[in-house]
Amino acid sequence: MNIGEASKASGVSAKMIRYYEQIGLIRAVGRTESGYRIYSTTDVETLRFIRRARDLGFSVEEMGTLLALWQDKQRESGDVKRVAMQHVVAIEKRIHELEGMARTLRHLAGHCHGDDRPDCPILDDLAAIAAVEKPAARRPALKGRHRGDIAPA
Amino acid sequence: MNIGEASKASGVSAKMIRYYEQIGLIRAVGRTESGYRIYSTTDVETLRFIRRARDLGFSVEEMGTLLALWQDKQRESGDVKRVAMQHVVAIEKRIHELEGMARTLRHLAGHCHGDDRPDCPILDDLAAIAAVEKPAARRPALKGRHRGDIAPA
DNA sequence: CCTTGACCTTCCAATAATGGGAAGGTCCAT
DNA sequence: ATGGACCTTCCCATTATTGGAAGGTCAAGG
Repeated sequence: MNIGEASKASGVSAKMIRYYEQIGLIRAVGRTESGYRIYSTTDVETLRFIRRARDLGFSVEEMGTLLALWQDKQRESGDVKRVAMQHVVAIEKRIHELEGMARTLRHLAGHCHGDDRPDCPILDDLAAIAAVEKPAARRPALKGRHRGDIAPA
Repeated sequence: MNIGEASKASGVSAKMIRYYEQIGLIRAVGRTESGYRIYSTTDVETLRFIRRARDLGFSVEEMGTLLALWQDKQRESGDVKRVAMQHVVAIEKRIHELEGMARTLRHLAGHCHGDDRPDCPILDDLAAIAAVEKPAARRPALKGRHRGDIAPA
């Protein structure tokens, strides 16, 4: 089947399939005489694996590791579990950070009239001459373009 | 004071201060004859405001909105509260997504021996021929380069 | 006065994962 | 043969941030 069909069957866009091939996450598949990529059901299974891992927030790099382990019938399940748990820890760290932000904002908003008066504790807090703290790691905003977020350092 | 001092006083890197100026988040400050940027304490307060907002996960765009509201003494606190709460909702949505991922992974890991045996439910799940679901919005991984994450569409 | 090191300036590149689109070739059904 | 739906490659944009190169400036010490 061609890339469009493989895309539909796997849930990974054709753009991303080409990208994954380009960066070496998946092997370069065969081509027709006219240059069209040809995918086998095995290839589609791999893509589906990627799709699922991506939905669980694994980065491309982690997916590479998982794919290698998946294809290595001799791997030790401990290796897989380790990768998974590292990811869980990263996710949970991220959750805690976000919870802190949400908590603070909800607290501030709770003290804001939220009406036509200009007085606003939220802005007052943002403007507060507070001590500069730990820089903390920053990640992109959720402008919607990506999917899983969270990856190990 | 020059950009290095303003950076230390605000907790925003010199690189980012220049960037924020470039994209118009902050006004272009004055320069010395030799071209060095000069910052006033007011400028530093603005930078600190930005720093704080950034730590609460606001995107540059949202920071622009908040800054405008902050500097508009006539603003209605309701406008500020709205921006803040929209952000909270986005954060909480993200938290739920991450919790779902963590829950699934913890569950799978719980069924994985995690020893030297090759048998692994985690990989089995990833490879499962599951129905392709909702594509869901994807965001970058937390490779550490950024800070707040979460912004409205 | 000159050197040196710490700063400053601008410009360009890379990051992660994805979408958008252009220019051009292909395939298949009318 | 024509058209529309696909395919191909290539380049660009996105977000927030850091890194580095090349070159100018400043202040302190000699």
